[in-house]
Amino acid sequence: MLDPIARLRRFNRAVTREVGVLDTSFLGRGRPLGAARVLQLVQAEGTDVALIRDRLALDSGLMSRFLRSLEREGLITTATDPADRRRRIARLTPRGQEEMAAYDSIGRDRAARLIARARSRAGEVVAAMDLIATLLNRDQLAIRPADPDSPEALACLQAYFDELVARVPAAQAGMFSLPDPQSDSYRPPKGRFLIAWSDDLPVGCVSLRPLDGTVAEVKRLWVHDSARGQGLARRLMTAIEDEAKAMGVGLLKLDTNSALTEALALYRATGWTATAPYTGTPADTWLEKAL
Amino acid sequence: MLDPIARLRRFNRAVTREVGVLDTSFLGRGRPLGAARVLQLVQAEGTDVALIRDRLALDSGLMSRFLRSLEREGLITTATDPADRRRRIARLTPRGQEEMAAYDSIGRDRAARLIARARSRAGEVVAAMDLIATLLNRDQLAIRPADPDSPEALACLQAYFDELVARVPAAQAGMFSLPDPQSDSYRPPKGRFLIAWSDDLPVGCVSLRPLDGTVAEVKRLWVHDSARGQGLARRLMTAIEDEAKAMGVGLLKLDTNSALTEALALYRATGWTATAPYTGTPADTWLEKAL
DNA sequence: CAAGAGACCTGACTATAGTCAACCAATATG
DNA sequence: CATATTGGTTGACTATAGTCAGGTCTCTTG
Repeated sequence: MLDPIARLRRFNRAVTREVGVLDTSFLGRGRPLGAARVLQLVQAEGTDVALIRDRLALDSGLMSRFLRSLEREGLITTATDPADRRRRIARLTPRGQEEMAAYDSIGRDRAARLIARARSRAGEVVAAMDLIATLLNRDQLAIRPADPDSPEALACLQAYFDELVARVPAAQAGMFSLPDPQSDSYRPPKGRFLIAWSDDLPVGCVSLRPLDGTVAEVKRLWVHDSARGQGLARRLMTAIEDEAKAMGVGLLKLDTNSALTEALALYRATGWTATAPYTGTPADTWLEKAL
Repeated sequence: MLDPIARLRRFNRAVTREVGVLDTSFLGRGRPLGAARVLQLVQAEGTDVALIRDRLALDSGLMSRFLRSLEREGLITTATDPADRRRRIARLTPRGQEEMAAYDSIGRDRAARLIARARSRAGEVVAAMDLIATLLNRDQLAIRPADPDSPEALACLQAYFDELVARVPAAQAGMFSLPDPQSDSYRPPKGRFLIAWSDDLPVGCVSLRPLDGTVAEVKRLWVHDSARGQGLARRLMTAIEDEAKAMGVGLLKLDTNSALTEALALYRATGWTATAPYTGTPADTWLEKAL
C-alpha cells in the first residue's frame, strides 16, 4: 500500500465519500444534487449554459432538465444569447440569489470545519487542493483577456510581486505598486492583460503595454504555483505575442532578473535576445524579440 | 475567487468530475459502481464486511445487496466470522482475484496518466493527495498492533530512518538497520509494534521492546508527513503506554535527539523526565516515565 | 437466563442520474 | 444557397443508489 496507484485509490475513496457527505448536506435544501451543482454555477449577471454543462460534464438533455426544474422553482431565468441565438444564458433571480447565499453558507461551514481540522496546516491543505484541482482541470485551462483593474487581475499582480520579493534579492516589498486604475496602458487598444483560468481560479497572467511607436513591452508574466511545470508560461507568452502581432507591434521588449531562472530559460528558448538596458532595479536583464 | 471556500468548491467540482470519469471507466467492466467499490475492498485473505461498510459509509441493506450480487457473479464468497458469528467475512474467489487484477490495471492506467500529466511534480501531487485523504479520513484513523516484519511495518521504519537522517545532524544513513526477522523483541508477549492506519495507508507507528525486568523501551515513534499536526503522536504514545501497562511494565525509557523538537516537547508535556544515558549516538537525550 | 443490542438479510419502495432518439432553430460552410 | 453542424429541448426509458421496516440469529449484560 505504498505505491502511487494505491494512494490514488485511497484518495479517490476518501474524496468520493466526502463528496457524498457534501451531497447529503446540500440535499438538505430539498433539491437533488445535479440541480444544486448547476445552480451554483449560475451567476447573477448570467452564465452561458454551455459553459456550465462543460464544467460539470453533463449530458445536454440532463442539463436542460435541470434548468427547467430550477426555472420552475423560480430560482433562475433563461434567455437566448443575443450574440448567438442558438445559445442560452441563465441568470439568477432574486430568489435564486438568496438560495445561492444559503448554499454559500453551507459551503462556508464545511470549509471552515475542514480548515479547523487541518489546524496549523490549513495553508498546505488549500495549496494541495489547488494543485490537484489544477491538474484535473488541465484540459479546461483557458487564457482570456481581462480588465487590468479587475479583482482577479490585481490578485495575480499581488502574487507576482510577492514572488519577486521572495526570489529576487534586489527586490523590496515597497518597490511595486498596483496599476493606476486611470491608466489605459494595459487596456485595449493600447495594451493587453491576459489571465489564464483553471475553472474559476486565475492561475497565470501576462500583460503588454506600449513603449513607443511599434515597440511594446511584455510585463508581469506570472504562473500560480499549482500550475507550474506544465508549460503554461510558454502558452501565455505565445498568447501575448499573438496579441501584439495582431495589434501591429513590430518589436517586443522585456526586463527581468537573472534570479528568475525558469523565465529566463523560457525567453532564451523562444527567440528572445539581449538588448540595451532600458529600466533600472530590480531588473538586471533586458531582452527583445522582433515579431 | 481567492478565498478558501471558493477554492474548496473548485476542488470539489474538479474531483466530482474526476470521480465521475473513474466511475464510467470502471463501469466498463459491466458492474455498477457500488458493487465495484465493494469488490475493491474485499481481500483475498478475507475482509470483515462491517469494515468495508464503514469505509464506504454504506447502508447495511445496500451493502448486503452488493455482496449478494458479487456472490451471484462468483467473485466472492461470504462466511460467518468464527470469532463473532453475527459478523460476516467476505473472501475473493479465484475469479474475483482475476477481476480485481483487471480493476487494478484500470486504476494503474489512470494513475499513470495522471502522474504523467504532473510530470516533474508527481511526488508533490501524491503528497497532496495523501494530505487531503488523511484529513478527510481523520475520523477513521485506527491504531492496531502489527507484525514488526510486515511490509507496512518495514515501510514505516524506513520512513522513520529516512527522517532521522534528514533531521538529526549526528545520524548517518548506514546507522540504522531494519529489525532482524528472527527477533521477537517487538512481538508479543515481549514487545509490541503498533501502526496507525488511515484507510489502508500506514501513517504512524510506535514500538515497545523489553529492557530488563519490568523496564521496557519505547522506540520508533514516527508520524507520516500527511498526518502531522493533528495529535497523532500523542495518541500513539498513549496507546503504547497503555499496552505497556497492560503487560505489567513498571518503568518506560526512551532515547531521542534534541533536533526532534516536536517529539521532545510531546515527551516533556506527557510526564517524561530525564534519566541517565543508556545508549549512544545519535541519541543525546534520555527520558523515563513511571507507569 | 431473560432482555436488549448488534450484525446482517430481505422485500418493497422512491428518487435520481443518466441515455437515446427525434426534433427545432440558428449558424457556419463549401 | 443548399447542407452540415451546433446548441438546445422534449419524451420515453433504464439503471442505480438509497431508505425503511420487519425479521433472524447471535452476543452481551444485569
